[in-house]
Amino acid sequence: MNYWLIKSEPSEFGLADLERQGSEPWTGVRNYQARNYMRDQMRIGDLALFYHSSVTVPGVVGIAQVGSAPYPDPTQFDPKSDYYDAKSTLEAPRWQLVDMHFVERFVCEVPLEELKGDPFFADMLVVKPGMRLSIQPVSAPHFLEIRARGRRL
DNA sequence: GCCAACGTTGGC
DNA sequence: GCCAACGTTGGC
Repeated sequence: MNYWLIKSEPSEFGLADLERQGSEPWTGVRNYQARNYMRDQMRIGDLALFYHSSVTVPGVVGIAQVGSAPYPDPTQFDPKSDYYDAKSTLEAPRWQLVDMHFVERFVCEVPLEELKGDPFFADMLVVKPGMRLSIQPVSAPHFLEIRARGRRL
């Protein structure tokens, strides 16, 4: 079992949207490293911290789960999509994604600020300045601690 | 809306 | 294959 952190902007697609949909193809990732994580390392059942960015209080708001094997991101072939990639072909698609399933919404969101202020999370990627990667691997201890904090009342 | 950090592009 | 220019991300 691998653990992950996936970022989203709630104005685009937030945890509430995933909860409503139940499952969602994780479209629009256009960074090779993030793609490689989805394509090469994610497994069905892997759990991911669901992170909200570009909001007043950025942080982890819940949990999602990898729900499919990797497959080509359909938005790369759609000229009307923001994520259209003219250089990608059906024969050799550039961008792969997985489906994400809703698992839980935290009763208590875990803000980025809290992680930054805690030495336990010092080597977590998301606290590093300038870290923009939208899909990041997370260690089991970090995942479990954040989930425990998210569930506290 | 500023801006630092970072990834990508394309000319050479 | 170098690297400057450019675009994007995302916290602040």
